[in-house]
Amino acid sequence: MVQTTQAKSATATGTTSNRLIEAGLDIFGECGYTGATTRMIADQGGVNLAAIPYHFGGKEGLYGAVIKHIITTVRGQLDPILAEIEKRVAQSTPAPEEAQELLEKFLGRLVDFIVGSKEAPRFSRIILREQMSPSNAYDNIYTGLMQPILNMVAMLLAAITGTETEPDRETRLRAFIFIGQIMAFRFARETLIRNLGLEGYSSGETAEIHRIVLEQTRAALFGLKNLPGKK
Amino acid sequence: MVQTTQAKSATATGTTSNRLIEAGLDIFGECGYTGATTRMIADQGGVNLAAIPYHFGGKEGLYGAVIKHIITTVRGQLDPILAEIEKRVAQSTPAPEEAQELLEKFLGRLVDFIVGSKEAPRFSRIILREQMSPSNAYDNIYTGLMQPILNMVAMLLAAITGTETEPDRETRLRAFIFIGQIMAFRFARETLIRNLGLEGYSSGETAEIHRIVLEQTRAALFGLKNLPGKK
DNA sequence: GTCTATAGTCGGATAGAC
DNA sequence: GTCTATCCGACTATAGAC
Repeated sequence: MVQTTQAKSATATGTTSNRLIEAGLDIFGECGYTGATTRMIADQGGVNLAAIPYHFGGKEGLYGAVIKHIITTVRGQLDPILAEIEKRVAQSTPAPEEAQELLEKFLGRLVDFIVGSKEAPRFSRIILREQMSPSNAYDNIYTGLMQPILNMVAMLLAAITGTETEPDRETRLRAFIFIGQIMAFRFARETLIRNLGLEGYSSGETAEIHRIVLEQTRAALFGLKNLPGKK
Repeated sequence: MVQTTQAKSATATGTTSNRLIEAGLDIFGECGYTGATTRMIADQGGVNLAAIPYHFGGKEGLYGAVIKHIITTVRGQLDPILAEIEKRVAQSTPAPEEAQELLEKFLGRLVDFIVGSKEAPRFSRIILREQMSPSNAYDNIYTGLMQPILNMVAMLLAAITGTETEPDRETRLRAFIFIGQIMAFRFARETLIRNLGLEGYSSGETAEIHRIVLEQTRAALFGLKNLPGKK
């Protein structure tokens, strides 16, 4: 047993670079940037330790590549619906009813991806760490993911309440709340599954969460329009 | 300059133990458990490195003490209102209107603490890290903080919708959403302040967030009661 | 109880054979 | 491009003077 390279781990396939990125996704997410060691990552990916400096210039370069991979993948999921809505809005400002339909469709997709997709757990751990202590990589996450999502929701909210075309500050805050309540299912997953006695999010649970989030969204929009006076 | 001990940092006062806990709060939160070094913590607290093994048995013991400090402090803030509501409910099941008042009061306090208090940023970074990769300390956080809060909100929601005394699974999910949208202001603070172009949460912003969260809550409850049919 | 000095361990990066 | 062996620095913890 002179050979220290492990049998390639189950998920490790493809080029050395790809294997390192996949492994980095897991290990950086689980342990954080400093907690992760290059040895762990190399082992998990079934590649040699020296491949990290060779391919990415070092641990930091690998981390940057992992972030880029996250952004590219998520955008691949979201771009179709973002483009669809943008195209619709470019034609003419949608009436409140139609804007609400678009919003519900968008939020529904977001729930399915954030709660139900198999990549989301791995991605979100890293994103959340960046929220708490932003590194240089945070800029890319914000402009590549957060900003487009928030702006889309704010724009639709403005169309629904019908007062503005450019969302004002209060509308942006409300957009943040709508997105935040969905992200909570990721960032506080541990708390929720304990509280409900689950093992994790099965497809049944994803569907249930999807339904309840949309119900709650619809209820909030209904209340915002019909509640008597603002206090 | 043989003396390596720094002048005590601004916030470092009191006993050596307390100084270490305060410093640990900052450094563990900023860097994570592995990212934090005992040297950083000792420097920040203005105490000698060897004081950590001496007082807490080591880095891990200090971390446990920091978690305990968080739980104790937060409970000190929440216990009065929790006790008040529990006392009221013990008398008789409150009518939906009164239950809603109690819920709004509770959520308002939660917003003020989570968004507006000066301790919350330091506490929440550590709690969020525990959400993502729970250590042994997570049990204490869940049973000491999360569970009482979620159960209280779920119980009040059940009283508001009036169907059950014991909250069912759907009610618990809704409770999670209400709490999650508040916690989002902490865990995604970086995203929000960039999106709004803020520097941080001033007292003016806290008041605005307080108002909008309660409006949104009221709207959602109103919609849940008055929306025609569930889809 | 608090300090200095140091032991022992481990992580990231590199050199150089293949 | 990939491997082994190794260097160097940084970390936690301890020993022992005061």
